[in-house]
Amino acid sequence: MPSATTSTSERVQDAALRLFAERGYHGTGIRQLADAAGLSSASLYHYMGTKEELLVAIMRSSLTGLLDAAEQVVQMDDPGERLDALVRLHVRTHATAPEQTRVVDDEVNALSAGARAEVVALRDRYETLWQSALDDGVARGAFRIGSVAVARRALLEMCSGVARWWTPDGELDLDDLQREYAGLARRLVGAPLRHAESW
Amino acid sequence: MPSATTSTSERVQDAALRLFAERGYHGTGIRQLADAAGLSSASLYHYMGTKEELLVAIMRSSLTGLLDAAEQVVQMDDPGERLDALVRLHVRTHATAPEQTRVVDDEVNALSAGARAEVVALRDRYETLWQSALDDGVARGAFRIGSVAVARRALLEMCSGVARWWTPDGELDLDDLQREYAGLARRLVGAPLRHAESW
Amino acid sequence: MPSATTSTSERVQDAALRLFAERGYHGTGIRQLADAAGLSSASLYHYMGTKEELLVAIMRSSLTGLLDAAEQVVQMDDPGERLDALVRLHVRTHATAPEQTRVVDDEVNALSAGARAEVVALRDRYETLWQSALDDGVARGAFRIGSVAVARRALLEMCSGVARWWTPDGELDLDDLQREYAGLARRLVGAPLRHAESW
Amino acid sequence: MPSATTSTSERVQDAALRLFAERGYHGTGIRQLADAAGLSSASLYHYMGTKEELLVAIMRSSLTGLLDAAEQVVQMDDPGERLDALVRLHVRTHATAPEQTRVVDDEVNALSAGARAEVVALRDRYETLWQSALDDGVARGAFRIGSVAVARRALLEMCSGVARWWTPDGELDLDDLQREYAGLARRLVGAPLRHAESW
DNA sequence: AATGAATGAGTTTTCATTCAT
DNA sequence: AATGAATGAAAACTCATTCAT
Repeated sequence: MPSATTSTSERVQDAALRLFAERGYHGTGIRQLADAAGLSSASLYHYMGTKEELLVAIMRSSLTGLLDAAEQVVQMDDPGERLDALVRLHVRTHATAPEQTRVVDDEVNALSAGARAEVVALRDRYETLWQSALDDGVARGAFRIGSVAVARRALLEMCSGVARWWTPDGELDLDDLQREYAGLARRLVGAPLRHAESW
Repeated sequence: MPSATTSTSERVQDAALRLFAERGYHGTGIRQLADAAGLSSASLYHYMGTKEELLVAIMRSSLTGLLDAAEQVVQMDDPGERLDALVRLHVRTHATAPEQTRVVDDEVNALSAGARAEVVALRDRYETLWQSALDDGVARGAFRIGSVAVARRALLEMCSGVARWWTPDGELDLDDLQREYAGLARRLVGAPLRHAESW
Repeated sequence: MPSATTSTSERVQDAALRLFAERGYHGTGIRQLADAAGLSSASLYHYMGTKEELLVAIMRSSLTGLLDAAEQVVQMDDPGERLDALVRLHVRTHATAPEQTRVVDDEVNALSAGARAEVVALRDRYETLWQSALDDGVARGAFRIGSVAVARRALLEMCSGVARWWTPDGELDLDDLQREYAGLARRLVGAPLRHAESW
Repeated sequence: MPSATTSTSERVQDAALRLFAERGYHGTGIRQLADAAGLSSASLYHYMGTKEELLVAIMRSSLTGLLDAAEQVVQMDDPGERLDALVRLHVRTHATAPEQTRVVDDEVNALSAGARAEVVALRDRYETLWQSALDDGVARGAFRIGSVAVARRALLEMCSGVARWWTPDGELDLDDLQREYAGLARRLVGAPLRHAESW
């Protein structure tokens, strides 16, 4: 009898998350999924639809979580502080949930057309929040940026990278990490550095 | 009879490159490879070892090419110009050979342990060149950087992203693109902007 | 709570009948059966034995119903009227219960040996009634038939076909249909046509 | 090394024919097919597309063969002789190729929509030949029929039945069989019996 | 009476690879 | 150099059935 605090379907989701992140969607078999969840491969199908639906569920929950948080953060009025908050959110999310974010970032084209459309739509909404934040900062003279589209992509790629290397055991703790990237971002957009951070 | 200027094994490599980039290593079958190369799947094995060796070959050639070029560039004495050249090389490579670089970046953990070690070693040598360039710039007072390790990763991720979106038909041509990223990089490391590029 | 006039096990039989007729025994899954009956697949097993027993039950009830009715009809003394009644019964049954008859006709070799023996025995008893009716008609000079065995098979196949096309909404109503086939049967056995039906 | 006179793909077709006729399409597994063809289930796929395509190929070849032959036969001018020839063709085909005809007759709704459309179209063309032959016979006073549509169905069902029981080892040889059914058919359509066949 | 959970064995189909020719 | 033939193992998924609750 499984633990009362972890439902079987959570275990399935967790196993899928871990394996998809580690070996990729196509590199992960149903049998491996079943093993990792402690089930037979037939039993797996009590807790999921298809393998692809499992992937979509992971992506959707990850993206909607990030999107919701970003929509809060974006309410801030000051362009510099707004960007700062976006960067910290993005970095924090990628540092603390690297498996989710890696799956979202790496497996989009494992999806079939219909599912891909949904996921890409979510991702686009998120990126639009960044684009607007940058546009607004430029319009209000807070940022000096050559190409906003390039800067947006550069910022996002740069911040997403933490999912590929950061661990809580390393030299930088989560606060350091966020502070560091916030500083890089301010430089990237040509914003004045904040008081105590002159390096 | 195939063209005299394109050997069959080049056609195989090209097909693999295209397909691995598009659908991933695990998402690409031997028969698709054979179709794309215009061969039967059995004939394919005259021009390659295993599917994995094909992947390794692609990665090795891509990485050694970049590494060789970087080793030239790194000879430059001036830290700012040296970084500038590294960025331009990296961006140019990712823009003009996006399939190679995407395969290298995305498929490393499709490799078995032995092959992975080789590829990771090459990648590490390349990243070490960047690390040294940044360290030297800091030591000589040309750059002001919080964490060099973070900056190195941020720079590389940011520049690699180009392979995911740039096309020659877009708003920025290759020169614009390199200039743009060079500017972003200088800001990131806290180096003075070059003469004509004040934004 | 289900209707008081339709028991759950009747609903199961009905669902099975419909699905077996539509998609065949092997083409129908237990879960489809359960869905159609409004039950879970586990609950299904409160109302049936195995899937095969369900099929046998359908076949048995269909065949015994037909057999009982035929045994009544066969009491008639006049060979022509007897055949007429047999044809009408067979046609009426196949027209009004096409699902039952199609399952009986089509799924016999989905059965395992034991079950098949039982069903085939019932079918043979039914066909023997026809055979006797024809033999008697020939013996008494009412019918003129080359091979009685061939005629029996021809008659039965011809009449059974009704289950594959007749609907109450078509050009012929049930009376027309029975009259039509009765006429064909009389011709087939070389019996004189009845008074008002000369065509 | 297989026989020089029977190709492997013929063996596959033969095995499929036999098994589909015996146990039905859904009742026949790929493994059984492979066993019967003397191949591994993977090797099977060198000689066929999907299991369904195998079924369609069987149906198509059977139906087009019958249709071609019928189109010849239908050229005859005399309605009685024409019907006679159609009946003999149909009976002969069902007697000598009972597996093909049973598969065609019984497995149509195992097909997916697209394939079914093709097969049904062929079958409809064949039945239209019969319908025309009957219509013409009625129009020219050679046949006296209540409902031509009913008679057509009755005739076809009756003749198709031979695929379910006739064997060359029984009481009737192939000539007897054709003669017998031709006689039944003439009676069915109210055509005068031919000279030597008064029964 | 009813069902979620579970599964071993099955389904059709594809996998990467080998080998005789 | 090229390929048809072949396959064991695996892919994702469904099967009919059981059982504890």
